[in-house]
Amino acid sequence: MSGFTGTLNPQQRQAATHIHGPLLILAGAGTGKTRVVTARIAYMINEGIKPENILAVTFTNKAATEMRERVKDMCRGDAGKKVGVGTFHAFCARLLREFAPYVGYKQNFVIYSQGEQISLMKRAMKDLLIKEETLDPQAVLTKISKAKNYGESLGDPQMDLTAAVGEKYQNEMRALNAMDFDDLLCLGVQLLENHADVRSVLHRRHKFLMVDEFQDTNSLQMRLLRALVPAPYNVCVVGDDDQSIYGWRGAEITNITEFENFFENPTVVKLEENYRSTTPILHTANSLIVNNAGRRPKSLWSRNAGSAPVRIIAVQDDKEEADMVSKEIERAHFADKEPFENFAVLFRTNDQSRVLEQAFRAKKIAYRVIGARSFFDRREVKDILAYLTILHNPHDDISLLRVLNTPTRGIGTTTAELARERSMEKFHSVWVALCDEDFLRQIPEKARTAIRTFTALISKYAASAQTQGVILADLTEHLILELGYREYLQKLAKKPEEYNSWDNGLSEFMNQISRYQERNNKEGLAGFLDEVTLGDDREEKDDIEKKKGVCLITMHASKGLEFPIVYLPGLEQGILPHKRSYDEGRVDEERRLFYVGITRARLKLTISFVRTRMKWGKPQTELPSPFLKELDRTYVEDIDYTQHMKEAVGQEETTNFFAGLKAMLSSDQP
DNA sequence: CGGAAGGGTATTTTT
DNA sequence: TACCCTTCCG
Repeated sequence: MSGFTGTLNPQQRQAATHIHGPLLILAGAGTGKTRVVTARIAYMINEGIKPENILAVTFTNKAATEMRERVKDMCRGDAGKKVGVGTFHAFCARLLREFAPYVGYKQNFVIYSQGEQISLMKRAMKDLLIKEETLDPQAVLTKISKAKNYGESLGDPQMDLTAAVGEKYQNEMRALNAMDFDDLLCLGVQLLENHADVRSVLHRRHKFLMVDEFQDTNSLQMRLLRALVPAPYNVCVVGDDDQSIYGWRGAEITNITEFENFFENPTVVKLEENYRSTTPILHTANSLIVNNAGRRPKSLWSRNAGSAPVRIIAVQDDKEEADMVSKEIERAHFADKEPFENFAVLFRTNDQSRVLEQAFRAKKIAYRVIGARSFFDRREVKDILAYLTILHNPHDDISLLRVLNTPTRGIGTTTAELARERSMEKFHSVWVALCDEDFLRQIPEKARTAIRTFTALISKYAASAQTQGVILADLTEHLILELGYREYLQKLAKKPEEYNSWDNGLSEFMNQISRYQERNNKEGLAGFLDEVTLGDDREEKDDIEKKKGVCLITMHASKGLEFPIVYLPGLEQGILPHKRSYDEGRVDEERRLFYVGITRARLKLTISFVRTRMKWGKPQTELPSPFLKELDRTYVEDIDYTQHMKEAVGQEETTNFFAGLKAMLSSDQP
């Protein structure tokens, strides 16, 4: 038995050494899932399987990054690097870059993230003379996404407004040579299901497949998997139905509960020994999750009896809650030398982090906010990214219109509107209109000159972006200089520090490009853009680990992570379970989310709820989450913080009094 | 055409 | 509260 499987328990070892035929690993929270998966890969390589023939797919970037790191560490030499690891979306993006023409796209397609989708949707609605008050663009996008993920139709465009907009949106996307996240999966499935030749190429390439976080896969991803894995189905999936928290994105829990319907006669291995948490934490988690109907019964157990009870703390308002958390962390850090990175605060909605951040800043507690992909939402980054996108595909109207007058160069809305109209009449992109002499003749001279300068600039940089061995960071820096983009920002900034933050954003962006190109200069600009929009920033994980400090993270994003000391603030009705989950019949999923939160904690867990919470600047009365009643109290301590503080203060005053008395007495006695 | 100012509206979670 | 979008004025 080789080293990497020697330390596994019998179930883990069975899972790690079963290579041929379908395998389902039911891995409860903290049962060493990642260890098993990486050990399995190492074992396979050791058995003589070529690492490049192994493909591991996950649902989130975090899981992909984690796996990539662990596999790299576990395998000898650079064998680990050759294992294919990525999210379903990233995998499809790569696949489609290779075979785009098969599904009617050009190879230089762009991937639209949410912001761009909304822009396009708004535009499509405007063109159809639909007012935003009539139809919410985001709601339409959600419906389209559902339809794509469930493989349903939107209905008759003649009859249904949403269907009509949806059709328009989809046509526009094709015309722009753009795909959204769902298209990546849809077209990936289409490509594989309809083209035997592509399929056989892939079957030869990926002989062994693994899917992590299988409980989060949807029906499209399942179809993809089925097309990707021929008999005798060398596929291994790992998951836990109790941790399925992406139902709102179409995740099909039946993929895991009815696995045998998709791949016959699978070997099923259950991992039930928890290596992460203490008994109080596990017991409390178990008492919550049993309230869900239709789950696969599981009994997680731990050898670690632990000492600290689970605390449920009632506080007055969100400010006091943040105070409580930050004070405790401060004390534990300075008194008990507990490093900041041992703490995590997990919340339901991103905006809960604001109060916490303020409290941490005030107390000079180092913290890191994870998951909020704010960086690429920053204006300066979005602008430059739009420029780079245009260099890659000038027919991407959305990006083009974004930069057309940024920095301001005398091409105002009127001119832009004319170009758009022209492009619609002629059924081509705005870029073509801008290059069309016939069109330019109709434009006032000033704007015409401005357009000519713009198109010349873009063409020039597009050409150099295509040249072999181009340094993308240098190219971008030149572009920024020639645009006078920094000067533009300077003028735009209301305060000097605003400009500084933008300038920092630009520098950080340059770093990202450089780092990308250091590890990958094969795929050039297209590869960089893909990584950025798919959030597949491989350096990110390193950054997170290097960065010290308390971890602030959503419960969703916390899946797969663990921390010695965990806080779960905001356990209130309407937050967890979220208000909308009631309407959508997703309360079970909210319970699983809470379960995921609880099981992140290794040693200490503190849950809290407030009586009033600020919402949109107004205080709102809150009720404790009904989930709190479900928790078994054997290992739970209920605390009223306000009461608790009064007592603590009283105690402190007494001690101070005696200390002062003592001091007085001692100073009196020489 | 460009900038400023004010009103209105929104917050689930991720790829 | 915070940002986005519209509107209004130079």
